[in-house]
Amino acid sequence: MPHKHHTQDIETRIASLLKRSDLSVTESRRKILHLFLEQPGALAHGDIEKKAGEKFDRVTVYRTLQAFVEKGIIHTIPTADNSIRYALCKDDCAGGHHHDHHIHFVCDSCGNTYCLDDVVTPEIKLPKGYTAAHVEVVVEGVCKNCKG
Amino acid sequence: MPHKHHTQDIETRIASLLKRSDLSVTESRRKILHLFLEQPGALAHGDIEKKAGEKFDRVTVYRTLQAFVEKGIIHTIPTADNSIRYALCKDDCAGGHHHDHHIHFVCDSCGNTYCLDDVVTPEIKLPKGYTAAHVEVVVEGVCKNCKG
DNA sequence: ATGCAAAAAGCAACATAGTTGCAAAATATT
DNA sequence: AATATTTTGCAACTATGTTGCTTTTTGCAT
Ligand SMILES: [Mn+2]
Ligand SMILES: [Mn+2]
Ligand SMILES: [Zn+2]
Ligand SMILES: [Zn+2]
Repeated sequence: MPHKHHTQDIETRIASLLKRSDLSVTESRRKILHLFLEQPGALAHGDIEKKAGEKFDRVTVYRTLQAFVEKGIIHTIPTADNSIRYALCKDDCAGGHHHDHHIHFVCDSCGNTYCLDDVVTPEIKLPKGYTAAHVEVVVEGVCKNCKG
Repeated sequence: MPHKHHTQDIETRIASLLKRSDLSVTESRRKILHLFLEQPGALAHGDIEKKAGEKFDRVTVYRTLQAFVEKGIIHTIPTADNSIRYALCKDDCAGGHHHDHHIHFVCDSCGNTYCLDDVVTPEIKLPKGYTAAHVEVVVEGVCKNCKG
């Protein structure tokens, strides 16, 4: 029964990820983490609430996402339409500090948001007197899946 | 009375900016435009509501900002904390189409957001299959006024 | 200046988003 | 299995944003 075995693997992965982050393994955390792992893009709070919210309270979704951000499991993505989106961090974000130096891409066609992990944020030459601590780049256009 | 004369200049400027944008010159529009002109940074909706809102209805502030964005008088700035900020556009934005290709800077110290009009958004080399229509860059750090 | 048509403001009611305190339930630890 | 600790769900609340409609203001022609 290979499918069940695969599912088991994901659940194991989820449990160890939570334990590594000092979070107890609860049903809502497993469910929400599952949502992130089973698809490539980012998720808006609304998406998560729809997919998981029939089972869980709204407040639980808020608190779960908040905990995941604090623990470096997911990071937020600023978008022009001002709806926060969340995506999984790379493993080295664990420990409370984020080091996501990749850019983000929002597709006009399908609406998905992707982390382009291989595209490093460019150096920005600022005017005299300004010091940069962090650079956020969001590119909007048409994604790989929607071109044609 | 030089001060009054200066004020008169600003009011004239405001009125002509509104007329050029096919907007009738109303008290709330003048007031809100004044807020933008009398300070260098960007304003969050909340700021505007606090400063102008004692006099005007909340809904009027929403509709005024919306009209200004549509007419190319102000543009929105996406920020990490997901509170929309607005800043004045350059003159060539009028006509409904925005061409703001500058980056934005959010100061960790004073909290202000600035348009760095002279810093052009960098070229981003995307993976195969992705097409960029627009690039948004927000730099966070310490601003000119707060360094030291 | 006055009157009129069009636009905008104000109001009320509503919808959505996010927060907080607390009791009940689930989880981790012994 | 018993207990201490976390997390959940619920309720109530605040904040943010939207819509329809009436009154007021504005722009314009007389
Ligand atoms: Mn990312
Ligand atoms: Mn700007
Ligand atoms: Zn797409
Ligand atoms: Zn500053």
